[in-house]
Amino acid sequence: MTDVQSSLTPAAAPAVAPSSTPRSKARQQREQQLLELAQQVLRQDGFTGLTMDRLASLSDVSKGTLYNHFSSKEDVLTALSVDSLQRLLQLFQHASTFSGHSRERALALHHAYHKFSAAEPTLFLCLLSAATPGVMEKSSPARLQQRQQLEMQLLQYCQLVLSEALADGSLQLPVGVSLEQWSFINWALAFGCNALFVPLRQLGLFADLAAPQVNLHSINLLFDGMGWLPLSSGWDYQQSWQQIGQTFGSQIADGTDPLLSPREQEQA
Amino acid sequence: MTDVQSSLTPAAAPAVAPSSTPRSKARQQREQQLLELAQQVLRQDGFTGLTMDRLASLSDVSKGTLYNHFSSKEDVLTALSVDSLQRLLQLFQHASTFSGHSRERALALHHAYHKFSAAEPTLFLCLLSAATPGVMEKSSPARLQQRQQLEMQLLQYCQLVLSEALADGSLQLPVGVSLEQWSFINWALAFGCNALFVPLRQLGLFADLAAPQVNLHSINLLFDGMGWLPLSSGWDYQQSWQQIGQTFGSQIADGTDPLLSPREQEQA
DNA sequence: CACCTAGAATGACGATCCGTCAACTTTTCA
DNA sequence: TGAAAAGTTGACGGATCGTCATTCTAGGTG
Repeated sequence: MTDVQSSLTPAAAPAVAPSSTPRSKARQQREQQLLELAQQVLRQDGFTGLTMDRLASLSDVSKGTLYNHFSSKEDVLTALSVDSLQRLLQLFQHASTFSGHSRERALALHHAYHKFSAAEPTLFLCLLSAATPGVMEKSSPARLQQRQQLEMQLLQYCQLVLSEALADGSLQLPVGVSLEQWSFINWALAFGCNALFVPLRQLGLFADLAAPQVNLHSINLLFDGMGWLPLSSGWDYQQSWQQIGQTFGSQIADGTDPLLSPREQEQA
Repeated sequence: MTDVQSSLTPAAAPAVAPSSTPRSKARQQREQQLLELAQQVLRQDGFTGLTMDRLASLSDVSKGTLYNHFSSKEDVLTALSVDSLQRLLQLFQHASTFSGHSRERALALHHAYHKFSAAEPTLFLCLLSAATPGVMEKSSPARLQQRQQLEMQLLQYCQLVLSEALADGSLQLPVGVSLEQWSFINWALAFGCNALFVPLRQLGLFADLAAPQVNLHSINLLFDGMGWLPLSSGWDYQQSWQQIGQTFGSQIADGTDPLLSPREQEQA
């Protein structure tokens, strides 16, 4: 879509090179602790319960130091979304190595995205909130830039798998369509599905099994529409989905989110 | 998905029956004026610039009266999203009468959704923000319920067109797939595409032409994947899209949103 | 016409929360 | 060691929220 690095091999390095000075290493470590605490508050008391005073008092630093890390309360949310994107990036990195044909690898990316949204609803809601104008307007430019950069890196993984499919002949690009368009559409579908599901899941609606099913169906429709071989009529993607889950499942479930039933975590 | 009314004919009536007593009529009228004013503030000063004090001082009522209409500042946002959904409902109602085959009618729904998001980016962002936990937590239950009800009515229009397609034989439902699933997926794709586009548009990115193109492409992929006849390989949906725009175009552009260039409005 | 009452409107007020900053403590380095 | 640099603190000013005692008004009653 917008300018994308010509290289199709996404950089695995984190968005911000972690400075090696002990000073800034400790700083980053504490920032991580603060973000974890913020997450905990969000889970327990909702987004309304997150207050800078409260965050400071619960942590071992003062409010002043808090503002030394985050420019505003909204900046905390954006920082959490950056964190989520970094974790997603790692998941994508692994998913893109799934041994199967290219369409399965693309499925693995969707799987990773979906499982993350299911296992970490709070973080996913941060991702959603961070895309909201009220939050963006008050976040620091540096953090916003970080977010954008990470999103681009994630998109590049989509493009990577797509270009592999083009290379191995299982997919063909019609005239007038660009790689970026298709990867954007993939992103949009995944975002739409999960963004609509997560709030419903918060309300306790939708049996745990419905979401993955619909997700898989939607991806099959899209890929079939792209003519991505093998079509879903000639391949059991349900099985691929499960296999992907077994291969990468252990990377996500961390049991920190009380909104998840133990059973749900187990089958992740 | 969740329980949906068995009737597939969406009710055209507004979510809340407008009481006919002159008292409450005036009340509703003023509420509409307040919402319009709030919209104006959002456009001019962003979501951060919307303050209850400010809204009260700009209007001809006091803060107390303001809180007589809206339970909180966030409730105003949800009210704006309800407003948007009502307008979308009208657009869907018209779009579902488009004279063409069923797939074109479905395209007309997507067209309406997309054009609304393009013509009213601010309202669309309200729709996005209202789905955010920070806003939902502080909105009045009544208003939230209104929103949910409208969303269901919109979904029913999707299901209506889908069921028409099933009836005329241009579409077939695979075993194990429900109508609700497919309409949900349609909704998710449309939401995802537009939700990702609007913020970018706000930043001035993406030429005006890119968004509709990608939107149309994504819908074609999805419908082709569903096997909805006629396939995009055998029908010029680009032309259908334009024709739909000519038929319904005048219903949306109202010229209130300064983020739109005059040219963009003209071609809407 | 004077009076009364229910309900609506007002804006001053207390409370909450945000973000800052001058004073203070710790670390670094010459 | 000592001074400069960097980091930390919590009290404070300001902004905004949401409430509520008071005031106002429309409509009915004797």
